[in-house]
Amino acid sequence: MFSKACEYGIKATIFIAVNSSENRRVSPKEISEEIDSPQAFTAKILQALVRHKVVKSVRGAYGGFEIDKGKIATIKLSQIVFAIDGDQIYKGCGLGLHTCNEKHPCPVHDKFMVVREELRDMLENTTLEQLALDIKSGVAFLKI
Amino acid sequence: MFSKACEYGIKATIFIAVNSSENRRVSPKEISEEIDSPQAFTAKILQALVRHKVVKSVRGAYGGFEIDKGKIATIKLSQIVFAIDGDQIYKGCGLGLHTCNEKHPCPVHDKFMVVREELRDMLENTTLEQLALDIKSGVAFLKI
DNA sequence: CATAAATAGGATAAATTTATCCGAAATAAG
DNA sequence: CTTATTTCGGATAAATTTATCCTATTTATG
Ligand code: FES
Ligand code: FES
Repeated sequence: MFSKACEYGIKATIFIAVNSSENRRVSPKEISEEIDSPQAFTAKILQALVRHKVVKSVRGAYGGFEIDKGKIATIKLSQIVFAIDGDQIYKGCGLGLHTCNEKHPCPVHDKFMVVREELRDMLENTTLEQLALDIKSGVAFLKI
Repeated sequence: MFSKACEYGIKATIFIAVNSSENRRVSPKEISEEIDSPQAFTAKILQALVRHKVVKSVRGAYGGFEIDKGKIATIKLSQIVFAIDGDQIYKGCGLGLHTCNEKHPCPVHDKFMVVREELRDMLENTTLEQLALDIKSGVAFLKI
């Protein structure tokens, strides 16, 4: 469904949120250990998230990645996915036609739209805060 | 969402169904032209569909691909997807945890399950016949 | 200012997916 | 039986995604 890069990006962002809520910056090393992902690759994905202003990076000694506490409740899962995988997952045709078009639909268009809208709805109505809370309370996990 | 191979496989199967319903066998060349896909790659995907008994192949002169007329109404979209992409799309964790597990869920598990079930439901309740009819009646298209 | 610690980013490699090529095997028809 | 036609399947190549490595740049601190 999502690319590996996107999976890592989502988990990394959640982990950063959990730590930022407790005023701790985290490094790519710490992140990749906690979410069980390749470190250098994860660092690259974090760069993309920084460029898209989903997370903030602080360079130099005592630096690391963080998210403004106040922003955690406003960041939606959709923003993370969009920063990494783009919007093809919402907008693309399920059978790969050049564009998904009501007027020139592929055979699965109507049925596919329902699923895609459900996904879009889910991504746009899930906040980083909700996800981070489940990690903090120990009801959800980021690895294994 | 689906791999290229799966997209080609679905469109190819629909095209074969349309033609089989009119007692015509079709070749990979004809198929790839009608669904706008690379010929040799499409042929490989057709082999997989034959192995999984979704379509039938007839070798030699006047051969080609076909689907038993009576079977067209019984083949579900899920069978095609499963033959090519496997069941990861139903069963895999949305964030790439080793297994999707109610007892050890990732942070998006509950919400992701809803979308995934919607997709499974869609794939298992869409028959090849429905898809082929939309092509025959000209309300849906296999390319562009 | 010097130093150590940390992210940024370019170059490169490995793995996977997508795509091509070609000879082998099968089959209908003459 | 021979020939033409057609799928099968292995080998290979190209493209994309995933992953690693190394140097440059930034920044806090002494
Ligand atoms: S045209 Fe294929 S999903 Fe809309
Ligand atoms: S554990 Fe991640 S989707 Fe179920």
